[in-house]
Amino acid sequence: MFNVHLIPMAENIQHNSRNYRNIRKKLLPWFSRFQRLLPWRENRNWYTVWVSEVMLQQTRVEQVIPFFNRFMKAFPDVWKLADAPRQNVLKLWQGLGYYSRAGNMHRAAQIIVDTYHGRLPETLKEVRRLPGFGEYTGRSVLSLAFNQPLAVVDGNVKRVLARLFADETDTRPSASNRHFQILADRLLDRDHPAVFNEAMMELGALVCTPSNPGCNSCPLQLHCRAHSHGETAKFPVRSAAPAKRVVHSICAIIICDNKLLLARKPDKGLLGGMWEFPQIEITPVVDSGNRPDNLRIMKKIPQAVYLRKLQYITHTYTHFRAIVHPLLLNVEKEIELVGNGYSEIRWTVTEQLKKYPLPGWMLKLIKRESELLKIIADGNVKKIPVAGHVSVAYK
DNA sequence: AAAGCGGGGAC
DNA sequence: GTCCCAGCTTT
Repeated sequence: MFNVHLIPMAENIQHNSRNYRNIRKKLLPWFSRFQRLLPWRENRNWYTVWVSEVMLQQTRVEQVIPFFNRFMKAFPDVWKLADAPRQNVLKLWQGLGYYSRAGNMHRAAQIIVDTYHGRLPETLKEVRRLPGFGEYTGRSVLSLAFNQPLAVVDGNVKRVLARLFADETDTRPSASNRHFQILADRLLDRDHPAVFNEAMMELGALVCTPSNPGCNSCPLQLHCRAHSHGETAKFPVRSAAPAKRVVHSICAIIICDNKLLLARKPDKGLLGGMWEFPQIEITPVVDSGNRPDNLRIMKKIPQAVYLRKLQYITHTYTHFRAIVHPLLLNVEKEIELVGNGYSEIRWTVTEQLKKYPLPGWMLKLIKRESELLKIIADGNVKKIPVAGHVSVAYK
């Protein structure tokens, strides 16, 4: 006769099945009303789910949308993706970052076509063997595409769970995923796993945001331990990120007639498979004028005539900050540039630059120096104003 | 367990 | 400027 349980008090917000049921009962209607209209939510199948989930790794929804649409138009099914040249896949990924995702997807597509006749294997154990299918992606594709009862744990889910249960586990280490996976497994709505997983992530993206969470419009407000304690700002607990290093490098823009030298980075490692003007790292910078460092690159390309240096480019990566100092060089004949750590060298006219997959700092540089590139394209290298000189006597 | 791996938007 | 995002792979 006393319906005290209809109003969950802080003390009643526990890990128990009644509370879980109440949470699911609030969460799913909220999702059906407030979910966003997203391209990968139309005509859903495992391929569209897969492409979107991979693109969404460490990447916001708004940033992914145009990339997803272009990608699906170019590679509408797994056979088209498997048959495409790697460079085409990388080009579609240009600007999205974490380029190994594109290579892994491409390899996985070929395995799916060659070994599984173009069908995705439908067990977690099997999909986890495919390149790029980690614990999250394996679970999300099987859950969202086939409605399998597999709970997912991403950044959103960890944040929602940490606040919901005032859980003090440090969410930064990847090892914390194991802890939150157990909580998510228990909370999962096994009757509606796909909707539940999407609802948890959507709640984290739209309401239970990292800063200034919208608790007043949250369907789980009455069930949230952090909110009931007035401590939403304290959750999730997250240790500080390590400091970023600063790395200086020189890149050589080598001109031969109306062509430029482009180099392809090895498939593994930073910006794997992408093309750039060849670089050498010069950290630590020797002096403020960079003169000895300019000499270092001139020694590597003794055939080159030094024209001038351009304004540096700064670019921030996940774990370091890069400062690239471009040098403009001129050669009479197309040189080889051997033993440089690159997988391939190609001389290209400036109009063809846009055909190559280029990293962000290259796009910045090309945009800033568009006038210069135009002069080169017209074959007017001699009209480029020369500033400074590095003597070959220093070789 | 820890480190390497992009880019952009919110604050 | 700092933080963090629908994480995976390698060591």
